Parts: sequence; C-alpha cells; structure tokens
Amino acid sequence: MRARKPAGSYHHGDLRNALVGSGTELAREGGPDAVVLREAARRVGVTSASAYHHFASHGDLIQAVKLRAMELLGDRMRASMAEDQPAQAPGESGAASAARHRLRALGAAYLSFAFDEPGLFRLAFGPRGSWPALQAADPEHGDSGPFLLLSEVLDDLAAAGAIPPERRPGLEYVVWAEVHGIAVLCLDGPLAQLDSAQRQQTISRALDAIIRGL
Amino acid sequence: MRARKPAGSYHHGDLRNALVGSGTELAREGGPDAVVLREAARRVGVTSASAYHHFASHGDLIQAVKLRAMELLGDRMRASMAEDQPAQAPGESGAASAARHRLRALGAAYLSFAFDEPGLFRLAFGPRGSWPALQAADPEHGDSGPFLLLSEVLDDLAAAGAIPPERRPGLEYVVWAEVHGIAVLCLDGPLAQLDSAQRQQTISRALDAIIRGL
DNA sequence: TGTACATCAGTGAACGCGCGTTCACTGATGTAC
DNA sequence: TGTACATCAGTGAACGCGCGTTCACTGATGTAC
Repeated sequence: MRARKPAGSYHHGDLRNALVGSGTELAREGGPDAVVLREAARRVGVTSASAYHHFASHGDLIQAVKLRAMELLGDRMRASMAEDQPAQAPGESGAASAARHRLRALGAAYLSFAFDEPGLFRLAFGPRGSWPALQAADPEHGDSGPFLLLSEVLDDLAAAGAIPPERRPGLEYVVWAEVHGIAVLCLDGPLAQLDSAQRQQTISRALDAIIRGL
Repeated sequence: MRARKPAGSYHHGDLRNALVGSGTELAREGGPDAVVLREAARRVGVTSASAYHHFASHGDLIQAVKLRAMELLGDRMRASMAEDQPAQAPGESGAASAARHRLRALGAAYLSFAFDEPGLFRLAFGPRGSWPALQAADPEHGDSGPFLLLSEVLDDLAAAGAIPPERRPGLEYVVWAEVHGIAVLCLDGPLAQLDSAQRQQTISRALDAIIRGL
C-alpha cells in the first residue's frame, strides 16, 4: 500500500487506485449496477468531479473495476494451484492423473470464487464493459490470467497423452465454458434453488463429465 | 390477439399483456437495464401510473418479462425439435444416434436464441428476477419448458443405452450448464471477440465434448 | 539554495435528466334488482 | 328492459431521488533557472 495520504497533503496521491478499490467494493456488495461513480468517490472521501481527472467516464471506471475483478479471479485460481500440489514428483505414469487433478482444482477454484464473490463475478462476465484480448495476457507483469493457467494444464494433459492431439486446439474455450455454465446457472439461473449439498453434487458430476469429455 | 382495443373504448382491455409485450421489446433492444416501466407504458400509449393496476412494482414487471423470455426460448427449442426429425422410424439400432442428434439440435437452438436475442437471453439468465421452480413446469399449459425438453431427450438416450443408468440423475443440469456456458462466454465473455466462423467451430467442438462426456 | 511559474489534482456548486412511485380524480364497465 | 351503484382501469400532475457530468475555481506540486 503506497502513499495513500502523504501526511498533511491536499492531493490524494493514489486516487485512481483508490477509486478502483472502492468501486470494487461496491461491485462486491451489490454487483455491476452498484458500481456508481459518485458513491465510489464518496467512499474515498473525495468529490465525484475529481474522478474525472482519472477516468473519462463512468463506463471507464466500470471497465477498470471489471479488470480488477478478473485479476482477483486469477489470483484465486493461482493460489489454489499453488497449495494444491501434494505430490511434487508424480512419476511419469501418474502425470496424466496429476494434471487431471490440477484441472479439477482449477475448476473448483473458479467456482468457489463465483460463489464467494457473486458481485465481482457478475461484473467480470456481465454485459458491462468488455474483455481484453486473451492473447495479450500481459506477460510483463509476470502473472498469467485465468486463461493461461487453464492452457498450461491442458498442455500438460496433452503432453501426458490424456488428450488426443487433434482435439487440443481451442479446448480451453470448451472447458472454460463448461465450468462457467455451472457457475452462472447456480448464481442466477434455475440451479439457484439447489441447497449447498445438491449444488456440490452437481458441480462434482459436471467436473466428472468435463474430464470424461476430454 | 384478443381485444387489444375494443373499438371506442376507454379501457385498454388487455393492458397487462400489452405491458409485458412492450417490456419484452425493450429487453430485446437493450437488455435487462432497458426494461423501464415508464417507457413500457409510453409505448403502449398509457400513463405509467396505470401499470400499477397490473404490477406491484417495477421488479414485478421485470419478472413477468423474464418469464416471457423463458417462454420464447422454450418455443424456439420446441420448434427446432419439431422440424428436425427427418427419419421418423429410426430403427432400434439407430435410436441412440437419433437421440444424440436431437440433443445436438436442442443445444444449437438454445445457442441460436442466445445470439439472435441477446437482450432477452441476458434477462432470462441475469441477476434480475428469479427462476421459478423447475419441477412445477406447468403441465396444464401443455407446453414443457426448455428443461423438460432436455430431460426427455436424455431419457431417450438412457433408454437407448447411450448413458449408463447411474449417471442419468441430475444430468440435465450438467448438460444445460455446458451449453449455457458457451452462450455466456460468447455473448459477454472472452469469446465475444471470435468471429462467427471461429465461434461456430468452438460451438461445434463444445457440443462434441458434451456428447462424448455422456 | 531560492524563487517564478506552469501544471496537476483536488473543491464545491450546479445542471438536467429520467426514473419509480403516489395521489386524488374520473370515465367505463358490469351486476343486482 | 331499465336503472342505481359499486367496482374497475384508466388519467394527469406531481414528488423526491440519485445519478452522470460540467464548470470555474484554487491549493499543492515539481521543475527551470
């Protein structure tokens, strides 16, 4: 946390970041519609007009918050991958099953983010704002987005022979869509009525079906 | 179309229906956020206050439009199933493949609705309003919702031995989620950048993976 | 090291807008006798 | 068949609200000399 308030300062010093932060908080609490420019400024303790020194419009703020939400999803998935590596020397015969295990962990992390942070999730995948180009997954920042994580696991599976090579291209889209569908249907669709045990069972079945479909 | 304007009448005669209609039009044009009570009334040529004789609130209107959108989706799927039955006597050995064919048609219809009517689709599956209980799929109206259509096809597949019986329960949720995920990712997610050929290819691969995963 | 000055990042007040909702009302409808 | 009357389904005006955005402004910052 750098220089939020340089002591007795008039200027904020990091207002853009702070606004994205409070906007993210708003999205977390109330979803995409709750990301209101005036309220975001209010929470930072700043006039709404000042936001226009950092964002061209309300939509611009929304887009920034959307990107932040995507980052948070990526963080969650990366963390899950990191902690979920019990056997570090899987032996070549177990390579495929280890990769499958990681794929499952990735899907589970994705879904747990959706259920823990429905507001952020809805913003990240809702009609407001737009997704950046997937290929330009800023490698300079060193961190790979959710998309690259998935690609890597699928590469591992292909390398281990668990996926026929001719089926590999474009597979990330298919797998992503499958996991994503569960999340949406559980959050805002007909599966919202399931209690948490039923939901967990459905998730488990769906992940089975996905892996089977590889 | 019954009695929209009984000649020189003061009363509208079918205002509730008309409002749901114009609300649906609004959703079609601009998605969930565009379903504005005042505008819906304006389009029917009626004061916004009059809407409150038929809906308790704005949210009530939205819910009604949401249900309409679901109906339209069901219509589309049913129509697709009806026209897509070339061989009416499939022979017992081809029963499984015929059912698979119908499943594919169902998925394609679902996706074509999503792409043709993104506004309605977003309302149907968005955070606004809520889904009715699936089991209470009003059998008195004679028409089965999207959910029942899917169930029937899966039953056919199970009967034809294409699905191991122990995997049958809850399968509709899984399949639904898989198809749904494609739609959402293509509409509002990272797959929105695909051109229509790439999209079609992704869809095709995804449907393959789904069927393989049965 | 000190000073002049351009630039930057805030303030505070105001704008117009369209929304959901309420209210007292009135003309039309349909039912009881 | 006709009339009285309760109910229904509209009207039109108004309300308060919070929003996004603009404006002229001013205090703080940092750079050139």
